[in-house]
Amino acid sequence: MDHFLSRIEMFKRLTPAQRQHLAGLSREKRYAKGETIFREGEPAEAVCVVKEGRVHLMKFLESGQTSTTCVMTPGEPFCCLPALDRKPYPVDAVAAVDSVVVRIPTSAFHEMLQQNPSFLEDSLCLFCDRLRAVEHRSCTMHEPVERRLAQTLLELSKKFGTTIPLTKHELAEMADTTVETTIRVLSHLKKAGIVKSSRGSTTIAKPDRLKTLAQHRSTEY
Amino acid sequence: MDHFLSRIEMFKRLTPAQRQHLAGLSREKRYAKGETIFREGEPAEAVCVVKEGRVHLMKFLESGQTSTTCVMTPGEPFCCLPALDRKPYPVDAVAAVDSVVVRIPTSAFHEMLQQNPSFLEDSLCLFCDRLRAVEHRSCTMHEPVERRLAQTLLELSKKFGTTIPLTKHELAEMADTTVETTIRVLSHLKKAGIVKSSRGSTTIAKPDRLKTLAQHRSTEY
DNA sequence: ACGCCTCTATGACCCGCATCACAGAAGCAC
DNA sequence: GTGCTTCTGTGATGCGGGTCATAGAGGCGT
Repeated sequence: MDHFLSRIEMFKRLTPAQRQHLAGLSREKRYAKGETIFREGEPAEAVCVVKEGRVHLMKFLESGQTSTTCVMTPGEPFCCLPALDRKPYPVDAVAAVDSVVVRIPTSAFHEMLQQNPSFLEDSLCLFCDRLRAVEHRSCTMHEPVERRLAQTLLELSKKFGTTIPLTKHELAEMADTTVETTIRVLSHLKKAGIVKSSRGSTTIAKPDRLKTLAQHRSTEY
Repeated sequence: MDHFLSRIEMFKRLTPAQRQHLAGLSREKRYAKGETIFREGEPAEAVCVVKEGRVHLMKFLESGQTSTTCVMTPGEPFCCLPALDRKPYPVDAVAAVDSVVVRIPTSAFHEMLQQNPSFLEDSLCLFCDRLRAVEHRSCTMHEPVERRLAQTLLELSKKFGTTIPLTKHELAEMADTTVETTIRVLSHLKKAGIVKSSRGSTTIAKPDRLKTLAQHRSTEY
């Protein structure tokens, strides 16, 4: 029985029986583009895994601006944090395109953490990585937009490869800036031959140049 | 034998024998004001606990600006993260004033996590809290300075009470802004009677007003 | 006492980027 | 096809806050 979960990195260390158990308790659900999967502050009923589509984790600030903290692609679990500390969801999750999500009850996930130490250990390392990433992100927030955008693109290219299938608006929300500025910076980079841009996607042409931009401030293009 | 560690929240769930064990392996070290305890990227030899003084965790960015992510006061352990995933320190730690730090070897701490499940559970929750806090911080980074400063002050007041013994420069590094701007905003707040300010410290006079500022944008003072 | 240094404070300037306004282009519904 | 919507693109304007310059004030060492 080759269930979807068995192909997911995070669940590799579970025994087949344990995976089977989780699979039995989990439910698939389909979400239309723009639909909210859960909201920040809601009690966390389920740990979710993207099966198809794309899910964005976002924060909505009182000031009205919204910030996308993470883009989840097929195979990636999200919001395991509440499964550890039993607190509410820390972000909103929204289907960025039509998506299918596997929902594992938090309680079942939590049991599994307690039963299987190596699963716990793996999960911990994932969380640690996430903490490090967020900490880094919070510090780069005040760097100039160009650099933030470069970092965002490089980050996304780890998931999508050189062609990143996000609109300029979505990129803007990830880099915490506006659509206009994003477009302006990208057209700059396009003129310099560093990226190519088309409707709904951006491709990185010269990763090295982009990496340079992500670190140092360069005056010349 | 009432060792220092027994009075620390994080180690409450250890057995006296286990605390004794850790205490036996740990070493106290004194750091002068401004002295670096460890640097980002160094292998994490020790989990540290502040015994006296004040330790700042900071990030030094390529752009030259430095950001203080956390202020640790006596009784608080810091940088337990590397003890979980065995990766290098994620930040610099600097003694903000003359300080005494208890250093517990990472390996001993790690052993303890594996031996004592309830200790592990507690640590995890602390760690989850931190992740939530950092995630929140990373999102508020783009709010106007006034709000960031208000949040910073409120955050610090949880540790220090109404009087916060930090210089304007230190506040600035926490709110990710400059000394000048910090002083200007604070003098604003001072005129409005919300805070009082003196050399090396700032006291919150009207916490409620400050909380309002931390959330909404107010035009009138 | 004196010099030195850190901290606080205030004004002038300026630039990055958000905001607003507008418009063409591509896709989709019907 | 026509209309509607989303996405992309560009210019004008304005403001927040960083940067620079300058200076008084309080501490500390000697």
